[in-house]
Amino acid sequence: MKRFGSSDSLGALISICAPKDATIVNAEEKYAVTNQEGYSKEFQAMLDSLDQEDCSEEFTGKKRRLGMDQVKALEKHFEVENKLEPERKAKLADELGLQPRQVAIWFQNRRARWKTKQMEKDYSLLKANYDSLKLSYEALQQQNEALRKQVKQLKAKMCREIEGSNQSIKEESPFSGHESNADHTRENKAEFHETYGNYAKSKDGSSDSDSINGVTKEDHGKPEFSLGPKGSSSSSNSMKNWIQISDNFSRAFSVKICQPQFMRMEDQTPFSSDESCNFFSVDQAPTLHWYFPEQ
DNA sequence: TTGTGTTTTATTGCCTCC
DNA sequence: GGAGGCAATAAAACACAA
Repeated sequence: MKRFGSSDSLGALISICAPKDATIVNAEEKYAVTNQEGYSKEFQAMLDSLDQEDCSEEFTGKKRRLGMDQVKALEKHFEVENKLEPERKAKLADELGLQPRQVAIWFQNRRARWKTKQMEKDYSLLKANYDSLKLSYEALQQQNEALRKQVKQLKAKMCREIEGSNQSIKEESPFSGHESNADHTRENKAEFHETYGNYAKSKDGSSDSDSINGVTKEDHGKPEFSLGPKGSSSSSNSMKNWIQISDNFSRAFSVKICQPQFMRMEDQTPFSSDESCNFFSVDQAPTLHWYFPEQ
């Protein structure tokens, strides 16, 4: 257990024991006044009696506040170094007429106050940062909302365009009407393979007759996407274009399109509603719950 | 003058370091 | 094991409104 030392200085005793004066705020000022004008009879008597007593006796009087000059000096030293090595403590105590223990306690309490202040500062700083981040977050959220609306509009537009394109392919397809007899179809298929198979071969350098411009066997399962007659240039051009469009689209967005003409934008687009939402969405505002336990 | 809230000084108990 | 630091707290001093 830590206890007071027994070497009270006279200055400390004077400041402790000086009589209370309503017009003088602290003991230091009292000490200064009495030094200038001489001690009152009562106070002088008390000093005399203290002199007569054994001054090494441990002081157990009431608390007293330090004088203004003492506090100023302590503050000055605290600014230089907020910790106190023994020599400095003794020197300071001697200079200020305090017990080394009092100096140590003052530094200890001062450190505690400094820490509290520091925490308040840090808190304000963090709060300012938090507020600023929150504002940015809200602005981004608004931007996100606007972009999502824009994406939705673009998706609808693309859907309409693709549906229109599909419609024109259907109308132009020779197999969509009465001409779909088996022989004719076989013949046309052979012609198509001859034409587009060679095209694919010349393009890729491979002999995969099922691969046409990147569209694989599994890609042409539907009759609507089946093969047009040789010579029906408008039909085959449309199909080529469509294949090209689909291929470009799938490459651009890394989406495998198995049934291009029936692809639902909602399911296949890289901006599927879920993905696009998740990309931009943030489930909740950033919180500093660890810093703001009350929130 | 008094009640009350705040600040300052001091104590206590625990912990770490040498 | 002693010295010193820190957190929590007590208690005195102080400020101030009613």
